[in-house]
Amino acid sequence: MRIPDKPTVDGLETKWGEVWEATGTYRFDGDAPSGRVFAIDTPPPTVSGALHIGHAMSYTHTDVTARFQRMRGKAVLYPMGWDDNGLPTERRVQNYFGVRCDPDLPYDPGFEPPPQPGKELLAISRPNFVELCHRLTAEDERAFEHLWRTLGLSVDWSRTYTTIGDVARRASQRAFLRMLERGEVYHHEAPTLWDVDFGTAVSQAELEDRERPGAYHRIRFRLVDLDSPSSVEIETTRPELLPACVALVAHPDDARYRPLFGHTASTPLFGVHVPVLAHPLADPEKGTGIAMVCTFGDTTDIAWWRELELPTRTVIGRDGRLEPVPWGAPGWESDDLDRALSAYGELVGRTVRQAQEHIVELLARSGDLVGEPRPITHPVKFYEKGEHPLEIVSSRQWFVRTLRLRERLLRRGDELRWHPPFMAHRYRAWVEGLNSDWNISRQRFFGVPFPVWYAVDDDGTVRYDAPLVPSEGCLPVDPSTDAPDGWDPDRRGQPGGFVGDPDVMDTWATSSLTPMIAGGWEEDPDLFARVFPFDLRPQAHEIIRTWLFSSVVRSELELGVLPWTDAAISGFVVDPDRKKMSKSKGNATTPLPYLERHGADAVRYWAASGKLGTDTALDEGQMKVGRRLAIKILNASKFVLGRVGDAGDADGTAHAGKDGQLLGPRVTEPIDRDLLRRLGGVVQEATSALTGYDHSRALETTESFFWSFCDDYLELVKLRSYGEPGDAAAASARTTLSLALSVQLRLFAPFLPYVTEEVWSWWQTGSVHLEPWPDVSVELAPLVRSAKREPGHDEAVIDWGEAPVLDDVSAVLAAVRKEKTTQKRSMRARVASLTVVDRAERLERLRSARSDLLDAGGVEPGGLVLEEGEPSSISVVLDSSA
RNA sequence: GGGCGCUUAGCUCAGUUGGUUAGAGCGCAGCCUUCACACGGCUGAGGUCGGAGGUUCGAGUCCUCUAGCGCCCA
Repeated sequence: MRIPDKPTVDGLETKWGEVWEATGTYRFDGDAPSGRVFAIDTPPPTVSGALHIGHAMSYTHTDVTARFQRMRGKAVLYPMGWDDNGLPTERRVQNYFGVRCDPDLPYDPGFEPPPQPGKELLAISRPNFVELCHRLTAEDERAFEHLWRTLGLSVDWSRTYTTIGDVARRASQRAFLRMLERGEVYHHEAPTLWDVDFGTAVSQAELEDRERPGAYHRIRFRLVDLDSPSSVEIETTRPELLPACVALVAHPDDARYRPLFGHTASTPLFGVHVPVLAHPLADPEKGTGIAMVCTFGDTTDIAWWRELELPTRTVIGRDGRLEPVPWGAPGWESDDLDRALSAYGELVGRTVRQAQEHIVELLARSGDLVGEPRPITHPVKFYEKGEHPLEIVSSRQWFVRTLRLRERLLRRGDELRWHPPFMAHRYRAWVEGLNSDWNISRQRFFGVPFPVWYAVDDDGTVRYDAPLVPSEGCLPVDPSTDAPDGWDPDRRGQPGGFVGDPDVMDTWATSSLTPMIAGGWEEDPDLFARVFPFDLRPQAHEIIRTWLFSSVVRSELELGVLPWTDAAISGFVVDPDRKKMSKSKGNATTPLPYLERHGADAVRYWAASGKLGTDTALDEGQMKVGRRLAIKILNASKFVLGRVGDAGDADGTAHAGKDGQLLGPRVTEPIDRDLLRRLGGVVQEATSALTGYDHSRALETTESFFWSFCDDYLELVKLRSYGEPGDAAAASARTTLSLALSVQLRLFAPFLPYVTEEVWSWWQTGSVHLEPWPDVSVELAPLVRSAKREPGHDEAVIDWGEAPVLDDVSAVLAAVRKEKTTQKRSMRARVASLTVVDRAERLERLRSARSDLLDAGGVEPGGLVLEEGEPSSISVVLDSSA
């Protein structure tokens, strides 16, 4: 046994981090049978973002579970993934190196980014751009790993994956090809939500509504085939879309407009003839009750366009500017072509915003604008990462058929065990509200390419209807550099040749496969069979609609099961003023300074005190408490081991063995037995709390016991534990002390991995994190239950059953302390007399711990008087002689 | 507008299925230089449980209404 003179929590992170890595403490046992595996589908953090304190909290929650399950004998599959794929990385690379991707440029093998980013973004080829993405994410991943290791996550770092790595690309492309084969994905040219800044389509899951100021513009349309009325007025917030108008619609029951249905109006300025139609989505309360349908202003336009089979007149380009259109050509006929050309000529090339201002002027001048624009505030759809409202453009995209899965997905949601349960509502509401299939195409560069090519006809027409696909054995492929099987690479882009699909997949199309990627899907079938479905998906509630949802979709399509049995949904970390942490508010914060100031165990203590699904305030005070607890564990352990070891007994490490055999002498003293009985209760409570993902309760229960163990029990048995070898009462104390220490260290181990490992190393071999979780029936109950006469003991061991000896003794001890405090005397002050009046059974319990009580209280020999009587009282008389 | 959650001591939070005088930690106050620990210990003060009504022998806990805060979605 080697105990430092001055134990410290400082430096434990480095010391034990190295040992754990060197000895493979957290290595997954790849041979474990299915029933012994506990597999965790760790959220891969976006490496291009910063890890913030919220990550530290939720990853700590997961780690507590991982450590608990490992101690319960599970082979824990706990990999880390890095989400390096996608837009955030592209954006970071752009800013960091001052470059942008131009896919038309050729690869420059000798390219090096400028040392300082220039004012203008430097255009580079796609392969060069992708290289920079890899270079930067590799750096970020090293920093992240260091942070996670410092926090003490018990990850098996040999199983780290990335969402852009070979395995992930192969899995994404393989799953895509299989969906294609099964008809679960399709692609078509369709109106698509489009972010003009990022130049990419986005999916429903990435939308958010933001309140924006706008204005209703009342515009008069002439009716061309009616004299009375001869015109109709609509209201729109997007007058710049007037040239894209394809119809007017009103509600079928709206008496005001019923006479107009089937007639034709002419758009002001452009003179385009559009039908007046009826559709129930038209809201009679909104504006004038009749709306213009444009291709496309919002998602309602899409619905009208589709259901009323309207033509398409697209005016907004992918850059968010009004693009040239062929006035006079089919579909663009006007009853006043010169005027249309002139009006549109003033708009073309302008941004949406500029075009709006200008068209309002034109309409005002022509007299078609009725009254003044009426300002309103209304919700506008944005890409969650975007800065400008989404436009809707027509483009070719791949979609996963999710709408038709709705009922199955709802059932899967019901099967999943949610922690906390109410989080299931988020999922259900999302699935019920689905209104479009999942668009997985992104017009970006750093992502998993679609593994498809298209033949090009001799006339140059791309044959989108017949994609060319690789065999699974060739994956991953990059259709922008690889050629389809049996095709001459030189025919790329040629008539009679082929072209690669230019797009990459949505990040979620890859990260929705994390359990498959981490589980060895189709790469290691034997492993996969044993680890899938996973046990746990931990994640934040804000990505239920994206990550959790899409993962359920993919697992359902590929395997017909849930990808995991349990989902643990963590809350946010809020700042001390209860505001949500976010970069934009400037109060987001990296965990590193906290780890440096308070230590990993302290940060983990704070994190573990936050419950799943509940927002937790960032609280350095709690971290200080955690640090104090860790230090207390060091000191109390030092004391306990000093008592246990110094006696030189053979029972120095006495505790109940893992096989249920008691090592060392019997626990004979009632107060010792009561301590173990109570500890057994703590073990049971902590175990059931952890099993139910209630880590904060497990920690609180353990901690609270530990403090009373230190304050009362240690004080009570201090002197007794010094007894000579052969002294049964002393041996009883020492056995209890070492067993209680062993159990408590193991209970704390998932929360405070460093300090518990440090103490464990003083007197045990191996890692505490691989020790069995405390087991009441094996380790404690045999000591607490009714005892028989033991060989070597002359007297039968007293069975005190459930008697709360410790409570009674502690209460008397507290009264003694209170008297000393009241008298402003030292705790060492002697007590001349201590008189307890109480019921007989209580006095009996006190009597059983009489000498401990006298020792701990500093009561003079013969000073303790126990009197039977009512009401109960405790009176303390201090020795006046200092 | 819809859904969900929260509201208990100055602060952060526990309060299981309704059951005696509502708990903890931090902070605060006072005391103790104790031989595991001053990065400590002991003791104490502090709450009409957001509001109103109801069910009940009994409500922080269940029901209804209501206010405020937060998150998610439209």
